[in-house]
Amino acid sequence: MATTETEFLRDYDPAKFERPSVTVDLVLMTVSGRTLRALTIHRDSHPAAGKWALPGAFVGIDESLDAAAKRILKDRAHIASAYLEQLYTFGDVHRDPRMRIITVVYFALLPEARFENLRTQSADRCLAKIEVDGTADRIKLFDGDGAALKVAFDHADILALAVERLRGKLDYSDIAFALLPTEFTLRQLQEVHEAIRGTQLNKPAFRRRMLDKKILKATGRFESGAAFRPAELYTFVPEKNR
Amino acid sequence: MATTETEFLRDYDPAKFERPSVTVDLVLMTVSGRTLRALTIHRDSHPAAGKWALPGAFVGIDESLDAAAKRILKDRAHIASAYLEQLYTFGDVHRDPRMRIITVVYFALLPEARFENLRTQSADRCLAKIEVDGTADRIKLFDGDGAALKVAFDHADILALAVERLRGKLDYSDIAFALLPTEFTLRQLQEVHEAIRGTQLNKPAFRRRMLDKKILKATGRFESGAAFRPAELYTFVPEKNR
DNA sequence: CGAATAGTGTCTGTTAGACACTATTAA
DNA sequence: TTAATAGTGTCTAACAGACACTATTCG
Repeated sequence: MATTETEFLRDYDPAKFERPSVTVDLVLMTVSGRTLRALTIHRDSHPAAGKWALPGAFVGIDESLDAAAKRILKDRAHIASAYLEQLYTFGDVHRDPRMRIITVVYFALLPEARFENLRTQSADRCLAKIEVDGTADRIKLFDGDGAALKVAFDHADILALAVERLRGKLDYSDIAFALLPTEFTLRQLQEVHEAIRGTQLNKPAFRRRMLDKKILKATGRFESGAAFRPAELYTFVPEKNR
Repeated sequence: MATTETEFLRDYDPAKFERPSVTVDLVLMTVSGRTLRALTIHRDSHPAAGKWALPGAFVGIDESLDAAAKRILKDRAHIASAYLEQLYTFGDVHRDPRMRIITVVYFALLPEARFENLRTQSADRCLAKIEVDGTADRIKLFDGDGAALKVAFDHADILALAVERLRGKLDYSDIAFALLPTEFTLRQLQEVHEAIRGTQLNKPAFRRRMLDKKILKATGRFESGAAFRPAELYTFVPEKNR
């Protein structure tokens, strides 16, 4: 194998070479009604001042990537637990203008109600509405008033990939249930699917498909406060309990 | 936001904190007949001496992750180009006993014939046969003589995840064609699918499904050297040419 | 001609979309 | 009663597995 001396040294003793910094960034997503939302934080200082960024932090030397993601969830979003999954690692050389930063991105899913604890009202953080441009390789963010938000760094690419991943996993995984409370109606489940896919679904076909999977258990209880006929509440049955 | 002083400093000036090393590792896969194979390299020195590991290298400070993957492909496997895709990032604290190393894993797919250039005969590298234990969360490696190979570090987990990813993408992506030469028979295509899935497929149903997708073009040419009736050769038509 | 594989036609069961229908609740 | 949504029954088209069949090539 022909390796140059530089390569040999780098492989032999990497401590002699400058190391990139490593961060974990979090795409914290939820569904409200038929819209997909993600937590973004306003940047007050340069670089990318005035733009909105995903929460993140540097990875500790004695901290696994999963642990770093949990820490960010807790410290930056004040959320004790959520469905967490690694999404992708972004490592372009100039993705951050300050220095070389490689970021391992996780996404976290949780039901809308779990955001109560979070001060989304405070001006510097926002559960931004995600709008997908057609074929899903481009997204736009909007705040509660419908104003477009500028996205910092490569975080728009990250959000687009997160939506793509959700779409891909929707049919064969349990991610939809991570976005719903313990008890939910079939209409709520359908709304989650529609929010992620960005299209409408046929009601009878959707109900049949979900019920045929045998992953739902009817509780016998019904939603309350509905203007009209209340729907039955279901719970999700994880595979291990089937 | 309540952050400790340590956290504040780490976020403010990460240069003051020790950084993990970052490597890129490569799962270089191919299919021969109905078996899935991956390139592994014998470790002569500690740690994990005598075990087999995936090719990898540290990421340069001015090198993107994709570029690092291409460099490893070229320098470590002497292969000019291949289908490359990021798989996952492994970052457990003690995954390497020497020091904290986070590794971004890519997989590379190429047809068996493209391995001609590579000296697989040399004793320190091996196109190991991958055998999947039942539900695909555990794998075993074997050399050409059928002897079991011990796998270094967490590389068995990495290989298992690579197989899982291939299985997940088989039906909706074009990965199978990255494992075949430009012209191939429908039987060869079916063998690739069977190698990845680990199950047999029904021939007429498979042919119909493939031809109905309109992603194959019949060349009018036929394989040669076959013992019996030669099959027609097809080429893959990428989406942009349809 | 015989062996072996290439390639086809057809039956059947499953599933998804479409759509019309009944059921139940609050006002 | 009315408005609005919950939930069901049924028709149809698409598709996959199974299996038997014909076709073609080499020796």
